Amino acid sequence: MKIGEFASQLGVSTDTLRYYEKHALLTPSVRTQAGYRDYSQTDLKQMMFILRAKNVGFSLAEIKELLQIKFKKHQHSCHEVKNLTIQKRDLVAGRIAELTRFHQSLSVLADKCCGGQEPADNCSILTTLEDIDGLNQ
Amino acid sequence: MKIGEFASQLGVSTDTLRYYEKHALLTPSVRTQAGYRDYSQTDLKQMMFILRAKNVGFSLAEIKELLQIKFKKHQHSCHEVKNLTIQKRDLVAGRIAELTRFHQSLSVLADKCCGGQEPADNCSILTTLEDIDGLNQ
DNA sequence: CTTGACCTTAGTGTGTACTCTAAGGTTTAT
DNA sequence: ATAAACCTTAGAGTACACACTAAGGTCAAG
Repeated sequence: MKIGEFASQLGVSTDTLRYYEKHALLTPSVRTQAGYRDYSQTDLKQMMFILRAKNVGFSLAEIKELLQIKFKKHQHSCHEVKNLTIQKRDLVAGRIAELTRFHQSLSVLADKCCGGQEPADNCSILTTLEDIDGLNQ
Repeated sequence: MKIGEFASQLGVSTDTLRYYEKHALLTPSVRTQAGYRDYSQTDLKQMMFILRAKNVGFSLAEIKELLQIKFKKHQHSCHEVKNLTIQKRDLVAGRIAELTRFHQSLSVLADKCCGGQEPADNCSILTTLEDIDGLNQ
C-alpha cells in the first residue's frame, strides 16, 4: 500500500507518517523500485497500536518506549509496562488537578462579574486581579 | 529598581522580564543613563497583575488582552471581560474532560495488568493496545 | 505524449513560554 | 586599577506534534 492510501485508511496525513518514520515509530518494511514507501498489514497493525496509545494519552516518546518493549516482550516485564502506565496516569492526574484549580478560580471570577454592557471601570474581575490576592490562599 | 532586584522580588528570572517586555506585557517606564531598565512601583503592580492572571490559567496572549482592557477600562465593558473569562473557563473545562478520559483509560489499563516481574509476553496492557479497541466505544 | 495525481527529500514554520549564549558595556568595592 | 557582579542586545535552542514548501521523480489514463 502506498503512503497516500495507507494514510487515508487511518485518517492521518502523509506528513504524519513520514514524521513517525523519522522518529522511529513506524518504518514501512519495504520500498518499491521507485523508492515509494510500501506499507504492509503488519505496518497497519503497528500504526493502529500507535493511534490507540495516543488515544489514551501517551506521548510519541512514550509510545516509542512501549513499542520497544512490544518488540522484545520477553526482555521486559509486566512491571515495566505497568509502571509506564501508572506514571502517565499520575502525570495526567496532576495536570487535571492544576486545571481544576484554574477552572475554580475562573468560575469565582466569572461569578463575581455582572457581565453587563457598562464600562469596565469597576469590573470585579479586573479589580480582583489587581488587588491583593483573593483567589489563592 | 534594576532588573535583577525586581526579578528576585517577584521570583522570576531576568530573562522572563525581558521576554515580557519584548511581548509588550510590561515595559519599564524608565531607563537609566547607562541604558539599564529601571522598574517602578507601578511596574511592580502590573507585574503582580500578570502573575495573578497566570495563576488562574490565562495565557500570556490573553493577559495581553486583559491589560489592554485594563489600560482603557472606560472603552471596554464588563461583558467583554466576563466573556474572556468564561471562554477561558470553558476551554479549561474541555481540556479537563479530555484528560479525564485519558485518566480513565489509563486506570483501566493499569488495573488489568498484574505488574509482576514476569516477562511482558502476555501483558494485558500491550495486548489491549494491540487488539481491537476495548477502551473507547 | 502529455496531463494530473501521486510520490521523494530536505528544510522551514507553527505555538507556548521561556532559557541560554556570545560579546560586550557599567558599577562598585577593594 | 582591576575584579566581581551586574547590565545590554540579538539570536539560537528547548519541547511537542506535526503542517507546509520547493524542487523534482513516477505512474496511469486518455
